[in-house]
Amino acid sequence: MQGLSSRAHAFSVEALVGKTIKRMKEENGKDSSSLGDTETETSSNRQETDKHDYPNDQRRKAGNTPRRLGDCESEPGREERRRPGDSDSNPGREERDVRVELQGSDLWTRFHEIGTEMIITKAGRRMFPSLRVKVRNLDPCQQYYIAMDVLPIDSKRYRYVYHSSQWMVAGNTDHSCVAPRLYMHPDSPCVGETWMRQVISFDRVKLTNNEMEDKGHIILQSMHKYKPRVHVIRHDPRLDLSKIPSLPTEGMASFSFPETEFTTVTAYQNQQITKLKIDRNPFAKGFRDPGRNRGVLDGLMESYPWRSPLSLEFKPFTLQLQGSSCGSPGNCTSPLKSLFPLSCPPTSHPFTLSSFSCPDTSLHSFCLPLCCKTSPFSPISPLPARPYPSTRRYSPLPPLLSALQGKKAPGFSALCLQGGVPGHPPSLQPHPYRALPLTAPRGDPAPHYPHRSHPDPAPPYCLYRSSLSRNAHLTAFSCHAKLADSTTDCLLRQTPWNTTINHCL
Amino acid sequence: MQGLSSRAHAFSVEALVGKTIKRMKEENGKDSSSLGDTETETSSNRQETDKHDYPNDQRRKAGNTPRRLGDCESEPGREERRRPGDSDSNPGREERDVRVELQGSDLWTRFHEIGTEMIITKAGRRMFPSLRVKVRNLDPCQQYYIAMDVLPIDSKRYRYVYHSSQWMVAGNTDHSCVAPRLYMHPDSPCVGETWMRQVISFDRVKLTNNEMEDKGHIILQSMHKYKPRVHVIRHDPRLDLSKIPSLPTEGMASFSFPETEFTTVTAYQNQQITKLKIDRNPFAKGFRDPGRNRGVLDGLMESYPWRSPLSLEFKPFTLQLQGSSCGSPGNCTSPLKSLFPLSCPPTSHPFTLSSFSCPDTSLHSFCLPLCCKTSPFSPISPLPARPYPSTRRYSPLPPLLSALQGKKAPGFSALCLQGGVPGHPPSLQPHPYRALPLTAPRGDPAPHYPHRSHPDPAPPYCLYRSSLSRNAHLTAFSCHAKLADSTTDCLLRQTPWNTTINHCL
DNA sequence: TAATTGGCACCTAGGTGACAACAT
DNA sequence: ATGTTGTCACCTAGGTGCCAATTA
Repeated sequence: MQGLSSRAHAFSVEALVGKTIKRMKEENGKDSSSLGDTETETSSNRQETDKHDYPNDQRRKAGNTPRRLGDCESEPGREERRRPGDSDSNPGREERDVRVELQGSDLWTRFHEIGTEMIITKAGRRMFPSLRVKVRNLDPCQQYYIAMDVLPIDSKRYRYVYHSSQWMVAGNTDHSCVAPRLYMHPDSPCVGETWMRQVISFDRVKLTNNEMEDKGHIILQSMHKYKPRVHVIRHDPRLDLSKIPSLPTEGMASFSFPETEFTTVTAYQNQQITKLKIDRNPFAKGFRDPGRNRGVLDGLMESYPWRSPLSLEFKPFTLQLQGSSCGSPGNCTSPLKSLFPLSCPPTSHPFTLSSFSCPDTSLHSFCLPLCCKTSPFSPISPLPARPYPSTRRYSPLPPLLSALQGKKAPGFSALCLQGGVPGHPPSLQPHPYRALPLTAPRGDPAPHYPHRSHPDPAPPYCLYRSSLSRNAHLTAFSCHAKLADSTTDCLLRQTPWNTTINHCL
Repeated sequence: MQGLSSRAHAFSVEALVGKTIKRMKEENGKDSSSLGDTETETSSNRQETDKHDYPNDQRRKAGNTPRRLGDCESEPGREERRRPGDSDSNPGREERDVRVELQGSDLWTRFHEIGTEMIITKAGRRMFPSLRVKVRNLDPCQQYYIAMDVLPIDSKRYRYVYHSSQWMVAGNTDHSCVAPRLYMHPDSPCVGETWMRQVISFDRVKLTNNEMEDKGHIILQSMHKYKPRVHVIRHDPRLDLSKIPSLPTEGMASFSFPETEFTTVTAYQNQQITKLKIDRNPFAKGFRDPGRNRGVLDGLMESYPWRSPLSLEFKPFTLQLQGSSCGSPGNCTSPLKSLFPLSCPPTSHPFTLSSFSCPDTSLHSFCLPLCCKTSPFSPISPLPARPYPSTRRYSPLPPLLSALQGKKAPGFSALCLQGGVPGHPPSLQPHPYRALPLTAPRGDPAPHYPHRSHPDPAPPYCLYRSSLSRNAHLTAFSCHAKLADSTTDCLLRQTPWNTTINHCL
């Protein structure tokens, strides 16, 4: 019955054909950098067995039964059903030779030290970091499923206390009746050799708080603590992959890692977590400090002898900007950085040309922006005069503003608000209808309260530095006004190459 | 040895758990609309057999051997090795019950009538249409691989004759030594029931002409005729999916479809093919006629009582635009459409306000664009005066222009070029350094030679209608100048809400 | 001359945190 | 007062045909 081993068979087929097909699964995010890391040394001193631990009468088809985990280098063991509560990397007797090693442990640890939070949403949210492991000591030619699930740490509900930056127990969980779900790695089933050759990434798994979710996402409760768990399951060829039960019963080994514990949230609680996520998750790159990306454009701008394109009389802008307005101290020699702080005093005639002042005199040979300003036109729906509203509540918008609400005015580098609520001091939110460049408050901020020496009775204004738009191919900065209304003049400065526009609504 | 059937076992596991996991494979492009189309009626009158057609001594493990294709409703047949040349949907005796039906046959036929071409590239190019099939009469609980490959129609090399719009034999193929590759469907292996329940799409397969390609793409020779082929292969659990040979040998049925024949090209030859591809492939949407998408924004614009924001003296733009400039005839009442043709005469003073004329008088109450124009500044690197160059060759660019070449100036709705090569008539490419909005030449073109009644000695100009940018959230049109140089004034009109900017380089 | 290549704008598709609105 | 949700700008990732440049 034994004759040629199945492994020898596999090799004979390979030899016969002399060519293998690499399965195309770019979507699995396999770490191709580990391809050279072949670990097939356990293929010697294997021993086979007809014993198996499948339940009831299925043994009759055992001629091709998958061998037990650990068969390679251990005596056959009795059936053992592993259950929640398994200790980290400590499988039972039968599976003790299988090793699962967490990848990216450093990053996990950095999060763990702060207190890892994972967002859960109705539609499902990926984990970051994602669970990535390497598996060792599998039978190279045995087929395995590899899967993960997420176990609750306890039955407590938690609450984040901002004051102490800590998670506190806030009561017991109101048990949900949703059975825990198993997320099968999309490569499953696959032979041990292939599993061991690569980093196994569960980056596609999604967490949700929607108990009715029907796309296989892992269902969790918010404000609870959990720990993900990896399962290595021998492949029973009689079971379709799509029919694997949510909790396998036998022939499996499970592993978890203390540093992967996390608390579920619907919005981040600890800002250090937010910061670390933004810093490390490529998809959150748009929220990173824009200052760090200016070097490229700086270089481009400085590499060319810019001249003034205008034969115009400039009315120097007399606002004196604070030192901080030039970006990081000592970098004021960068023309680009100096260009950011740009404001424009209101005037009564249709067009006003303004420039800006900056201690860097080289600026004048660089680029003289042209500002066109129109006089405010009669508002379509005058804004009510009222005190500056809370940061959470806003009044309904006039019709035009409603139509424009949330729309994007792309392609501009800086937004200068003139106007606002009378009597309200300049601030990050000078206007009841938010008109913030969305990226402004993040890192390397523009001057929030620039020093004003201008004698004009100018209304409050606010100027923000915008972020570099990385997909603008270095031709333009982008700045986004979530809303501008008919009583507010918006001066938008477009692209680093001396273009300005007048934007009035 | 037989006892409970494997199918019964599968169901018992399902019953035990009462819950199945839907395998998450969004990337396979499964047609979920066919989920309700369950076809398991062949699960009755099954008969089992121990016979199998695996070669040599592997029979010793046959207790769980996959059953032969067609076992369900036919007598066991002898081993039969199917080979290239199988006729369409006409499998041999053993597999005659398996049916494979082409999906999207209508689209394939439309291409076939013209003469389907498939682009092949070094990096690999997807097919469009992609091969999509439904499979019938599989054993619901038997595991199968489903794969495809591409067979040459003949040993001829072809050449497209534009004159007659036909493909002609251009000689015999210089045989390449690359073994044909099999593309395994990423769901493989999977039980028959699951395969039959869905449309099986090979949309991820890629065609390449790179014989050294190592990512499993199908390698073909350009200017040859091919026909794709689908294989249904019984799963041998002892073989890893990743080790399936490039040409399976036994236990398989193959199918192909005459309308899926195609000719490989590196660039489309027949423009009707290009047009049909653009029209049907969602990824080519950017090349479709921009006119058809204007309706939404039209509605938004018309829903609001726009007024002139400017208390300025307007100098009406005296260019009379041709009828075609208003988009499709009879639609001139749409303010938005009328806004597209916008040009601006050059002037010698720094600022000029211009509007545009249009037979639609309602326009005046809608939006009066403001155009600011600066006088040209002294060019940093003067362009050589020379005749209009060929459409294929361009001179090296001055440093600044080189730095800007190919960069994008986002967020603008229309591009008006003023300037150009003296003596060169207006055309689609009025300037030696291309300054075309990329989308302009495609369908519903702007007037290339608008009727000019303006008396000014204006240099040649060119105006293009830009396409609606669908990801601009209806706030702006985008127009892209591949290059503008210091001797060319570009007038850019931004967003439908009466904003214009002056862009000079 | 004809075929191929590489870069690009423009899409599809979908993963981020921010934020206001909503729900409890 | 606090937790949740929906929308958005901004990303990543990658599939299109176009086009000029290159190659054969």
